[in-house]
Amino acid sequence: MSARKSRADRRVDLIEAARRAILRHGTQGVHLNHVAEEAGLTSGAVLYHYPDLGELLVEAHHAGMERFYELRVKRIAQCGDPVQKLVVTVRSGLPVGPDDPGVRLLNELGGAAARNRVYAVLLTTLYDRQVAMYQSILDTGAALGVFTLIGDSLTIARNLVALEDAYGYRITARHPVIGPDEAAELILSYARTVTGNPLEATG
Amino acid sequence: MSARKSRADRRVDLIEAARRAILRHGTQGVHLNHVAEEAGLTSGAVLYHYPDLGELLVEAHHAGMERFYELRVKRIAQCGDPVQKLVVTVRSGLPVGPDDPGVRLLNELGGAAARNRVYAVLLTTLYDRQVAMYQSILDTGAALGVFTLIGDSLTIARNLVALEDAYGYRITARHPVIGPDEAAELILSYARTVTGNPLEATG
DNA sequence: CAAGCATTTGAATCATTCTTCAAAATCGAT
DNA sequence: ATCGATTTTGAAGAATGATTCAAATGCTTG
Repeated sequence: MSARKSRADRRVDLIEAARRAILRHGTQGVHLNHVAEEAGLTSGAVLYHYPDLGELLVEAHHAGMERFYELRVKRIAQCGDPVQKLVVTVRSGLPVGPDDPGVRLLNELGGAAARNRVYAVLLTTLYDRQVAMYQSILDTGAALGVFTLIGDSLTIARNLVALEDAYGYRITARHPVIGPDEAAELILSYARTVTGNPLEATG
Repeated sequence: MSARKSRADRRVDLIEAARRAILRHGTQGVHLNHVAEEAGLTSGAVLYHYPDLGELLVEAHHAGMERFYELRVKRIAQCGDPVQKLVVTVRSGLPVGPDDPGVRLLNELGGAAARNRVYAVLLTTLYDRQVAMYQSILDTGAALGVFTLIGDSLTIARNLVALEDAYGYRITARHPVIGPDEAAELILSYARTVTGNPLEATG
């Protein structure tokens, strides 16, 4: 069967397996066997590492969020000017398609957060970090004179992240006309208005 | 125990009970007994009216959506000028608090829509209808000269609904600083910018 | 008010999932 | 190579939920 692994390795495997199982069955609908199956193990083995399935699911969501956020940070870091940063950041917050695993995992939590305090905190924290991310780009651009902000950067940043979130849901729900490109354009239309910058691709 | 009821009455009861059960346990997590308990019946009785729990859940979500939408339409109808209409509409799209049942029910579907075609269609349709609602208000205001739209009304309407959706999630997840008032102000800040109207409360 | 129909119960059955645990397998260290 | 500890299996038992259905209940109509 499956090879033996060290404690740490196996836990990483299981978090990954749980992530896939959640995408298949939903956070509420996942069962121990789903996770075991995804990991290529038996339910007993999963329980050996995570006696409480709930904790594993939380870790899976947590890991998924961190991955999502870190990916965005990395992509921004590769950009030079604030204009490019802003455009790239908008894109990196949207799913690449209806099946994008990163965004789909986040969307799973929308409902659960209203019932589960832990999930609520995770989601809220992610939102706030993304807002700070945008705010930093906006403030830098304003300081350099490339952006002329209409309103304060906090308000704009909050709205930008909100738009991303919402269009993420629309895209994963397969809206017939709003795909990644259209969503990006909708968000950028807002960004253009409030930054006074045409936000053309540079380079 | 519970009095006997006619077929039609009981189905309404069950849809209502299912709605409550969904709020308690999530769309994935609801079980037949949860619904039966909410309805004050046994699982057998529920099954008599709805042999397939899945169908009952769909009807519950559908009914909840219609109620939510119709309430908004009614509130708009009571407003006179487009400015008041816009302000009232923004408010009516947001939860009144973290426990607002209408919005919480909608939020439940976010994750499920990625896996379930029926839920995806329901959500997408609701989104489009809300967009049309806003678009009508914006176009009327523009025609009357009270709004000077920056960009086309479809783009603005899509973004307004998107913002509502996203802040609905934040509020139900109990964001520590973004409550109904703050969310309304964030959305209105966008609306002010793109309509060129201060959107002060009239009357 | 009795007959007939629709509704509901309650209990039995079946299926699924969770949990436990002894035995087996695997690995690392000596 | 062998020992000892860790990991995994597989099977058994407990718990929960879905499903079925005969019997009971309560309307409604004639």
